[in-house]
Amino acid sequence: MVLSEKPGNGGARPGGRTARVRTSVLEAAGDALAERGMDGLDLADVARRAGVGRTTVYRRWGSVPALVADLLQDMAEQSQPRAETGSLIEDLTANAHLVRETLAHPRQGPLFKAIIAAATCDERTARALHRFYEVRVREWAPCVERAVERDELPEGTDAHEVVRAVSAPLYYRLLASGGALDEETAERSARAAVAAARAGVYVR
Amino acid sequence: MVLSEKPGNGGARPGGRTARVRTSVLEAAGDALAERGMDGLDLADVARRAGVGRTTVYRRWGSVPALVADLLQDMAEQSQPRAETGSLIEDLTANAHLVRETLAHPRQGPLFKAIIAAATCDERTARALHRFYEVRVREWAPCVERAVERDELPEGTDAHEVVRAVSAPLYYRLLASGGALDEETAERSARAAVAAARAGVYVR
DNA sequence: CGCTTAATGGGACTATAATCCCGTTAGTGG
DNA sequence: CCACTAACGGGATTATAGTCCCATTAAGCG
Repeated sequence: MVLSEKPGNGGARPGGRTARVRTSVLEAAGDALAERGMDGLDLADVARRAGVGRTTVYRRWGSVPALVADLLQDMAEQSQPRAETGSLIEDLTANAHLVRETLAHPRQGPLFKAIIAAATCDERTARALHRFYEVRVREWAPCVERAVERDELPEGTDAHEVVRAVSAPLYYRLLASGGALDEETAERSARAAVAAARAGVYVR
Repeated sequence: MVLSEKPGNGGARPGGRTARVRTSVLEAAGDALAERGMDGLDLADVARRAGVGRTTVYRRWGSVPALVADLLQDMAEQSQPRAETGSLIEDLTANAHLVRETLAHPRQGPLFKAIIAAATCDERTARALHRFYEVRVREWAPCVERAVERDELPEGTDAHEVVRAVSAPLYYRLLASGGALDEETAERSARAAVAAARAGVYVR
């Protein structure tokens, strides 16, 4: 995790400017991805938005997927708030609304689309994406585990799979079938996940 | 209508060669997309594979998303077999297995990924994709409608939404969270859809 | 506060994708 | 079977993405 050791072996310089460049480039990349999508992304344009030389972007990231992978790692690090109301359906509904708001957001939605598109083109980006969702799922799994402890759900229920089941219908709409990402859809996906979990579908 | 004016739309020649070119180009495009993904797609390469001049591909389709949109229309036309066993869970499990086999297929899986990536970049391609799934969903909806008639599911159940619920977890794995697209996953998504539908989640 | 050098930035340079031009091929209708 | 022309194919041309070179800037350190 540590970027560099003591300046005895390599002499890396992660401080000041380098970090500032990374921040502004990732932000500019997010903006550009949200606006133009992943195929319309020009690294020279990203550099211009970030107020940085083209050469720098090409040297440090080299390709669109590599840049997206770094962006994802950055996004995974900023953690999201999690609900914990004591009721499974309320917790999962809160999660569904959070996901829905993100995907329906004028900047975040297109950004996620672009990132997922980039992940289909590049294995490293795909792995970064999978890690991102693993982090998010892990944050919400305790809601389900508590419900198992309260005997709301059968013993042995796969908490991660239940959390994923809440997101799946929303992403399916966003990427495949189309249709509105409204609040009713969010609530329905939460209720569906709970109904299936109660029926023991996610028992390992 | 005046017959002697323009034959067809304006002297168009949809016969023989033109149709042959379209077929071979779409097939080559499918191959190339499955192999290299949507960003690695070079129209010149597609032309070479199809045994067709580059100029032809650029003239008739012009861009990658336009080509993908045409490919999708072609795919939507070739209808898939549908199960009808008389049992909802068996029908939806058959559907889930069909979807799973497609997405896990060494050619079809990457092809679908690439198509969905292309749809995130281009509005027309996205609409073609939505139509594609609408056609597929419409084919399977009767299974659910029968189940409603048999009182297996509550009155007013949205058949289309139930069918979509079967696919959603599989696509979510393919595109977002990662993980194996195995038969257990397919069966679980079918059972989850049935459990949620029985609970009245998809009642309009 | 200077010294060393990692990291940056601008511009020239190269590679590849997309377009244009024009002669050739082959559906279509008579 | 022939004439007409839509549609095609190859090569030249142009546009754009990506790389390289080298002078300049500033982080890390004594």
